[in-house]
Amino acid sequence: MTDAAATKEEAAQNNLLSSIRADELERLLPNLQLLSLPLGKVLYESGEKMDYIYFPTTAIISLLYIMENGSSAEIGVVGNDGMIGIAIFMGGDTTPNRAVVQSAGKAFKMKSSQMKDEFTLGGRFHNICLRYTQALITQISQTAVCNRLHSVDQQLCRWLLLSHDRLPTDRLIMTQDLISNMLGVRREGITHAAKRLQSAGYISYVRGDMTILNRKGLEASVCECYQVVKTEYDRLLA
Amino acid sequence: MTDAAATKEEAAQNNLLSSIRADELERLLPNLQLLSLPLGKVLYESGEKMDYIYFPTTAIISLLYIMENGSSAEIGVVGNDGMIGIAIFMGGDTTPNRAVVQSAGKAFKMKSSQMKDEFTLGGRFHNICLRYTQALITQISQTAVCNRLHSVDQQLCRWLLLSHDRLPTDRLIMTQDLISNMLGVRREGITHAAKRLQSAGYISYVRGDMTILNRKGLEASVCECYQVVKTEYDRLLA
DNA sequence: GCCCGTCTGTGCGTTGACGCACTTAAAGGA
DNA sequence: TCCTTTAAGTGCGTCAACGCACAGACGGGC
Repeated sequence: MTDAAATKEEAAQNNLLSSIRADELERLLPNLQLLSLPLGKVLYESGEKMDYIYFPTTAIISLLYIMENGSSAEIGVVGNDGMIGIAIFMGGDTTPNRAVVQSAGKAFKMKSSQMKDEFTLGGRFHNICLRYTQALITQISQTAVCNRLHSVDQQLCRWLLLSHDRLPTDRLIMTQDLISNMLGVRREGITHAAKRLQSAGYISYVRGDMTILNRKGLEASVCECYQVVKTEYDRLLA
Repeated sequence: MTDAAATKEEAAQNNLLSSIRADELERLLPNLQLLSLPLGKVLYESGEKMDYIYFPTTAIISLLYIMENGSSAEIGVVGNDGMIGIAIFMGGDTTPNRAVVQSAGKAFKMKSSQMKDEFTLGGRFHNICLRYTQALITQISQTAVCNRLHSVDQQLCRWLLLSHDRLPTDRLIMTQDLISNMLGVRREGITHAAKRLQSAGYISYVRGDMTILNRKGLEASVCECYQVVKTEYDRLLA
C-alpha cells in the first residue's frame, strides 16, 4: 500500500474528481493519497467511525451487510464512478455496512475532516457528492427490487455487468464462493448460473479468474434492473 | 384535500419540521400547506418531475418500484419521521420510483423551489435533510438484505412494525392484496403469514381492516432488519 | 332480505433455491 | 514428483414460495 502525492491526471481517473471545479480540485489534490487496495481489504466495518473517504480509480469496492448469523448480502458496488464513505458528509459518520475490496486496484483516500471542510464550502463539489448519493440510492433500491423479484441467473448477470462497468479490463479475479457471499446466495447457485453463461459463450471461468467474452450476451440476459441503474448514473453524473 | 395555513403546532407533528431551528421554521411555515391524502393517491410517478416535497404527519407513504411487467416491490416507507421528495434537494429532481399513499392521513406540501432555496441556506435544515436521507438509505439497504435472506413471515412482521411506528393508532386499513403488492409477494403468501400472526394473537384481521394487538409479539417474530433500521433512525434523527 | 363484488382462505402441482455430502480438478509448495 | 489446499462441479432430498383455480365469507347497494 503505497502513499503518493496526487496529480491532476491521476485524479481524473475517478469520475467524481474529474468533474469538480478546477479550484476545488486544486484544494483537494494535496489531501489526496493514492494507495493500492488488495482484494478482500476491509475499508470500514459496520458501525465503525470512518477516518477516510475513498475515491476508487481502478479498485472496486462492495458494500455489504453482515447478518448476525454471518450470512451477508451486497447492497451496492462502487468503482471509479463514485466514492466510499458518504456518511461522512451526510452527517451520520457511520453506517451499518461493511465496505470491502471486491477487485484489487487503486483508490485515493482523504481525511474525513478535510472532506467535511470542502463539502461545507457548498460549491460544485457539494453538488456532485449529493448527486452521486442519489445515484447510489437508486442502485441500492434496484438491488432491493432485484433481490425480491429476479432469479439468481439474472442477478449474476447484473452483478457481472455492474462490475465490468467499473473495471479497466475484461478480467475479474473472484471465486464463485466470494460472489455467492456478495449476492447472498449459495455457492452452488453461482456455479450453475456461471456454467450456463459459460456454455452460452458469454464468459469463461477458471478457478477464480473470470473473463467477460461477450458483453452483449450478458446485456441480453440481464433483467431491467441493470439498465435502470445505469441510466440513472448517466443522468445524474453526466 | 383541504389547503390551510400551517401553525407551529401542526408542523411539530412531523419529526423533521419539529427539529429545525425556530427561525428556519418561521420562514417555512407560510410555504407549508396541510392537506389530506386519501389511500392510494400517487404523489409522484417514476421519472416524473416533482413539483412539491411532502412532510407527512399522519399519512404513510410507500416508495415503490414498478417493473415493466407490472409487478412491484417496496423500497421504503415514509411517515411523520421523514419526507417524500429527497431528489429535489439531492439534485436529481426525479427518481425512478412511485410514491403512493399507503395509509390515508395528512401531510404538508411545499413547492420544490422553496424547498431548494431553504436547503441552499445550509443551516440546520440542510443538515437534517441529509441525515434523514442517510436514514432512508439504511432503510432501503435493509430492505434489500431482507428481501434476499428472510421469509415472507418475517418480512410481513417488519412491514407491520415499520407501519405501526408511523401510525397514530393501532389500526391499519389495508387489504392483503395491497400488502402483497408492496412486499412484492403473492397475495396468498400474505394470507398465510397474516393467519399465523392472527392465531398467535398478535393481530386481528377483517377484510382490509387490521388491528395490531400485541406489538411485543411482532417484535419477537421479526428479523433483525427491523431493529437495525429503527436504531439508525433514532441515532441519526434524535 | 337478497345479490354481487370484493376480500380472504384453501388445495393442489410446480419450481427455484437451499443444505449437505461428495467428487473432480487445478495450483502451488515441499 | 507428489501431496495438500483450494476451487468448481454434481447429485441428492427438502422446503418456501409460486401460479392457478376455486370455495367461502363479508358488506354495501338495491
